[in-house]
Amino acid sequence: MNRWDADQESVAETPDLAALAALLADRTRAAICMALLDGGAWTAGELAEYAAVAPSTTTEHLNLLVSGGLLAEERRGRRRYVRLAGPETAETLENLAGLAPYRQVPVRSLAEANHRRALHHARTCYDHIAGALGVAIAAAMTERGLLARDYGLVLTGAGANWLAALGISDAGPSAAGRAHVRTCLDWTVRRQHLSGAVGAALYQHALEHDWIVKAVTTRILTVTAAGRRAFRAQLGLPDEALYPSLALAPPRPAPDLPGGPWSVAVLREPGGEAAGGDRAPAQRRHPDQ
Amino acid sequence: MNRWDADQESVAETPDLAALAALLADRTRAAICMALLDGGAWTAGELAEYAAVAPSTTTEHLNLLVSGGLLAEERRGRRRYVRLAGPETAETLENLAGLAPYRQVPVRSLAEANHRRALHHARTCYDHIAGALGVAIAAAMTERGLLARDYGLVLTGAGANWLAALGISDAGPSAAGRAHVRTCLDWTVRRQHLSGAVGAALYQHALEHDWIVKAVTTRILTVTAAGRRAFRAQLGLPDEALYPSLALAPPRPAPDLPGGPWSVAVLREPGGEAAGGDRAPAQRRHPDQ
DNA sequence: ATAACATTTCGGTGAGCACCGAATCGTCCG
DNA sequence: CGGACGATTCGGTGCTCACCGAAATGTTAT
Repeated sequence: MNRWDADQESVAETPDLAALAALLADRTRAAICMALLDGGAWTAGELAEYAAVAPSTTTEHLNLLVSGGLLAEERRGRRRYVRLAGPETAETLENLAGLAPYRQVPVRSLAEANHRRALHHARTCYDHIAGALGVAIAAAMTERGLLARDYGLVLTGAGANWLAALGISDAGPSAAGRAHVRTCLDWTVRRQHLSGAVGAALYQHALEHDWIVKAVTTRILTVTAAGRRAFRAQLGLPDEALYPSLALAPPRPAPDLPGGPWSVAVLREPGGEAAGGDRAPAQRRHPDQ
Repeated sequence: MNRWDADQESVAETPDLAALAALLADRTRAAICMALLDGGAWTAGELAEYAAVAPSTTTEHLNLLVSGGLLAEERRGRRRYVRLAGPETAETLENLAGLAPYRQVPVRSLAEANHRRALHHARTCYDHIAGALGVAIAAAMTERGLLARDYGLVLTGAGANWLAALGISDAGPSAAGRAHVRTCLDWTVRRQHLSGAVGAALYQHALEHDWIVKAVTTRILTVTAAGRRAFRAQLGLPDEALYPSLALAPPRPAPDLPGGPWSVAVLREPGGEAAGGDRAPAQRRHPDQ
């Protein structure tokens, strides 16, 4: 009856956390994954340019990420499209980014500063809304009793009605009548925003009704005039959440994270920022992680 | 009005995902973190022995992990105690482990095989129940309408009532804003088990009512006779979930993970398992991750 | 067919880092 | 006080791996 047998292959399987983490431990690969958080499929060439590394280098990274299961690929003609493997992957990545320490990156141009500000204001996180707008939505819904903090963030009856009134009914089959609310720790504001099925449905609704518009090449969301009216009327969002220019949101070191203040902690001292600069790499176009 | 000013420190902050991942990308550090998932505080020496590396090496690893914010430390006399920084950290670690590929580890003794089987059956995961028992609990609660399945799991009204009937009411408000129902992807069974505040409360309840007993030195949980009665009566758990010997649970490569089958994918071919063996390291006592 | 293009393969190089042992520092105990 | 003990610092070593460029492969366009 005892299943342990000297003759048997005496091996067991254990999750190789280090191997998975190693995939993300490289700055270039991490940047690729963060880029793919927009939920879209990118070609190898686009990612090479984005990360500012040679195409051959990108190939190697993509091979690792795909065979490691973080990315899914689709070959079409001479192109290689990659995207995140699935929602779980995206969620774990955002959570991880929420736990990560901050890194200082230089801002080289006004355009880049604007880009960054827009990202902080409103962006997609795979299939839902993140950034100051996303956080404000979650906060407003909680304040108005549409979400209850009682047993975690759950949709209340009022919340279900509110969704139905908006025409969002498909967000909650779930025989038990409870809805699918999940939260993401936002990496810009370090506060919760809405994800899960409700988050995704809300995002779709907002897109379809032109409350927001998604930029083609980036994750940036822009709130339209109609969107401002809708968000004010429906949720009473303040102007700070509706205009990018008002949401300066200086990313504080770490306000109230239970994990302990992140001790601005540069993990390793630059050592010599000037040293090793003999082979100056092409400047990264988008120095966000 | 425009806040961008050439005179200004033109830097921005961005989460350094790669730096965080790098902390976990080393096998020894990953092993340390997995060990700390038992929720307790370990001394540096204990971890050194566990991971089978020199004390000096352990010191370096702990320095990195602490300054990276994953671990919290407490110095007492000549001892250095470390533990995970918080529940978020533990949760993210377990989620990550659930996404990770499998790695084959040799099993060298009958004792180790038994240890491993017990871990697969029931163990703590920081502050809640994991392993086959944890998965069975989540499954049974879902089947009985106490949890609704969707983007993860959510507590239903019936579920809230059921908890209240058990006398678990304090799982409530959550000052920390921690989602009350959260799921972990179990790394032994690759299926969801219950975490979050509800998972923690359930674990406490089970401990206090002697449904389960925690081993002193390991994460292993043992179900008592009273526990078997209770789990059968309350949730109709099958014997497979209640007796370790019945839960052989051969860890399948990856049954139904949306992320795509993990392609048993040894990320890097061993290359030469015999090669490089000139400096045979001390055998690890606990070869799990 | 030929040309332009997207990606891949391959060899080589340099930097980063996990590891150890020996010496040191500080704390606890007899 | 002196010895045992836990942890740390430091120098040195070897392996791993991210990177590039040049050449090759395969696909689409002219």
